[in-house]
Amino acid sequence: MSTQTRGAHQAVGRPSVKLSDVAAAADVAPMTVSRVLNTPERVSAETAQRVRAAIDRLGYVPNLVAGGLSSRRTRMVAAIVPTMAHPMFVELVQNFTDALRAQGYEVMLSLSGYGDVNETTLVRAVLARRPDALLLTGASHDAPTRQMLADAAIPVVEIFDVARRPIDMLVGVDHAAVGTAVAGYFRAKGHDRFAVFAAADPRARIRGAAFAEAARAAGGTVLAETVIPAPSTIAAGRAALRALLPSLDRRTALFCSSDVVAFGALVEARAHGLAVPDRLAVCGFGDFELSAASDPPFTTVSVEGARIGRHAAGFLLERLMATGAPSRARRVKVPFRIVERASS
Amino acid sequence: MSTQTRGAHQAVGRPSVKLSDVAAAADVAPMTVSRVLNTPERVSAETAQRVRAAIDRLGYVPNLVAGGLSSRRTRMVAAIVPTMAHPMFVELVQNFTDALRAQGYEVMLSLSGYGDVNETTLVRAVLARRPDALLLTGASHDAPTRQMLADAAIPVVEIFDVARRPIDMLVGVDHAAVGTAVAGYFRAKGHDRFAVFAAADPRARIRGAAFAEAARAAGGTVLAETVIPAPSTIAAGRAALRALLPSLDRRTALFCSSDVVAFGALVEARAHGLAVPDRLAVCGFGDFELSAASDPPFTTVSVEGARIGRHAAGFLLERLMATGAPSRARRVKVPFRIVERASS
DNA sequence: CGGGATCATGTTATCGCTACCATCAATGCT
DNA sequence: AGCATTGATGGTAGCGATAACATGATCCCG
Repeated sequence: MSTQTRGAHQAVGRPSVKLSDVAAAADVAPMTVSRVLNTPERVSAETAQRVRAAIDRLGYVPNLVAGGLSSRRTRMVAAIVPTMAHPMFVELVQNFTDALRAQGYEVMLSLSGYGDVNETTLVRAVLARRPDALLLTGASHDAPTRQMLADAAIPVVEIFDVARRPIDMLVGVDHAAVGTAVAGYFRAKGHDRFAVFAAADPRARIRGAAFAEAARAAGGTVLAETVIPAPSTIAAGRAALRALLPSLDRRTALFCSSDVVAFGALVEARAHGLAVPDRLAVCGFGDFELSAASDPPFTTVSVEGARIGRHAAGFLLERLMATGAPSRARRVKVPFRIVERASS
Repeated sequence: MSTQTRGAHQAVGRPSVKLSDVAAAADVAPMTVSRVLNTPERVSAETAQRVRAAIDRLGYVPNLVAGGLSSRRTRMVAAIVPTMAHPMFVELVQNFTDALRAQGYEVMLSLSGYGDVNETTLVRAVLARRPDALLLTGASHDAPTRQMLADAAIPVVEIFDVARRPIDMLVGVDHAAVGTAVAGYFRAKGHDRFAVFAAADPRARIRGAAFAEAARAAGGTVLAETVIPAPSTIAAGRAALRALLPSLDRRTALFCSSDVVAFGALVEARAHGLAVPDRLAVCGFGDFELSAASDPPFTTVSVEGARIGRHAAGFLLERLMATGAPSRARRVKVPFRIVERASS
C-alpha cells in the first residue's frame, strides 16, 4: 500500500499512525504536515485544511519524542518542588503550569520530598528528559548539581528562597526577614517570652532561627526552639505544645513554621484550657484556609504562591521566547504579609 | 580533536556530551556504553568501570529523548489525577510513583482539575509524549478518548471509580456503596432526617445521590442535597450549613462529600451553638488528618489512597515487565471504612 | 581435541520528526 | 519587460540513542 519501508528492526506492537502516513493520505510532503502542526501560518489555508482532515481521519497523535529529538526542543519545562501537601505549592504549580501551557509548554512535575531523595540524582533524571527549562525549589544546591545545570545550558529559575549567587534566575522569599518580622510583630504587642516550632526543612529553620535571634536581640527570652519532623502535621504541633506546657507559666508568643503545626498547637492549647491569645499567642505560616476557619482563627504569614508561580513562568518564558535579545539574569523578591487574626 | 562529524544542521547551543563522546573517551563502541547504562550485566567488569569513569569525567547525562525514540520505550508512566489538594491523592500518587520508580519508571503527573480542562485534549497531549503506561482517574471517558487510548496500545489503569466496562485495568472505589453505607450507619443510630453536601465532582455526586436514595428508601426525610462547587473548601461547608440552618429544627444527620466541607459545617454549627452530635451528626469523607484533630473529631469515610496507588502500579508493572505471559485484564475494588468519632 | 554454546563487543540500520536549503510560481517595482 | 522578492512546498540529512545481527574469543565436555 504505502511506500514506507518498514524496518525489520523493532517490529513490536501495531505500528501507530505517523506523520508520513498523514502526508501520504493528504498527498503532501511530510514536511508540510509538520508545518501544519507547528507553523500553520506558513501553509496555505486549503492545504492546511486537507492535512487536518487527514489527521482527524487517521487519528494521528504526533510523537513529541521524535519531534523533541529532532528539534532539540521538548516543549516541556520541569518543576521540582518538595511537596504538594502545602497549599501554597499547589497554587504555585497551578499558576506556573497555566502560564506555560498558554505558550505551548507542558510542565513535568517532580516531587523531591524533604531529604529522602538525593537532589543530584533527581536533577540528573530530570535533565535526562531534556526539559527546555527548569524550576527548582530552594537556592542551595551542591556542586555536582550546579555543574549539571550549567552543562545543560537551559534557563533555570530558583524559587522560594534567596541566594547570594543564584544559578540563573530567582523568585525568592526572604525567610529570615519573615522570622524577624514575626518577632517584631510580637514585640510590638508587648511580648517578652517566645517559642518557635520549626519543621526540619531548610527554609522553615531559617524562619525559626531568625525569629529566635530577633527575639533575643530585643531582650526577650526564647523558651524553646523545637524542631519538628518534615512534613509538618497537626499531631506534631500538638505534641510540641504538650512538651512545652510546663514552661508556659506566663504569657508567651509562639511562632510555628507552618499553619498545620499552628493548628495543632491551638488544638492542644484548647485541650489544656490555655487561653489564646491572652496566655499563648500564636502565629503560623502559609495562610492556609485552615488559619481563617479555625476556632479561633489564627494569625499567620501569607506568601502568594500564585505570584511566585507566575513570576517564575514569566522569567523562563522571557528566555524561551527570546528572539535574539541578550538573556539577562533576573531576580525578584516576593513580599510576605502578616495576617492578623484572633490568636495574637 | 574528536572524530565526530558534527552536522551543519542544528548548531544551536553548546553541543552537549553524548553517548558517542563517552564511547570515544573510553575507547569502546557506542553500543557498549549503552549496555553499561541499560544492561550492565552484559558487560565485563573492567570495561564497565572504564566506561563509568568516562561518564563521570565528561559529566555525561543520557538523553532519554533519543533513547525513547530508538527503543520505543520512554520508561515513563503518565498519571492524570484531578488534584493534589486532596491528601488521598497525594498519598496515592506518592505510592504509585515510589512503586514505579523502584522498577526504573518515572511518573509524569498531569492535573486535570475539575472540568476546566478538556479530557480528550489532555489525554492527547499526554499520549504525544508516548508514555509506556497510563493511570487515569475516573472511569467514564468519552469515545474519542477511548479510541486514542486503544490506538496507543499501552496498559491503562483507571482508578477511584467503578465501571461496567473498564478500558483495561481498574482499581476502583465503589462510591455508591459508600453513600449507602453512610446512610445505613446513620439509620442504625436512629436517625430519620438527613442532609448531604456533595461537591460538583462526578464521584462526590454519586456518593451523595446513593446516600440520599438509601436514606429515603429507609423511610427517612432528606432535607437537602446541596451541591458545592469543586474543589471543596471550608468556606463552602460553612455556607452550606448556614443555608441549611432554618431546617435544622430537629436531630439531623449530615453527610459531606469531603472532610474539608465537613470541617466547615462543624465550624459553622459551633458558631451557631448547634450541638454536635446531639442535634447535628456529621460524617465526612477522606479521613484527612483534620478529621481526627478537629474539635470535636469527626466521623469520616476512610479510603486508603496508598493502597490504590500501589495496586495501580502493580497492575501496570505486571504488564510492563511481562516477559511473554498473556496480559490479562485486572480489576480490584478497594474497600472503604467508616471511622467513627465524636461527631456522630 | 573439535564443534556447538556462551560471552563480550562491534556494526548496521533505523526510530519519527524537523532544520536547512532548494525549487518553483506568483508578485512587486522601476 | 526584467529581475529581485516573497510565499508555498519539497528533498535531504541528520537529532542521539538502541534492536538485531555479526563477529571473535573463550569455554565445555565427550
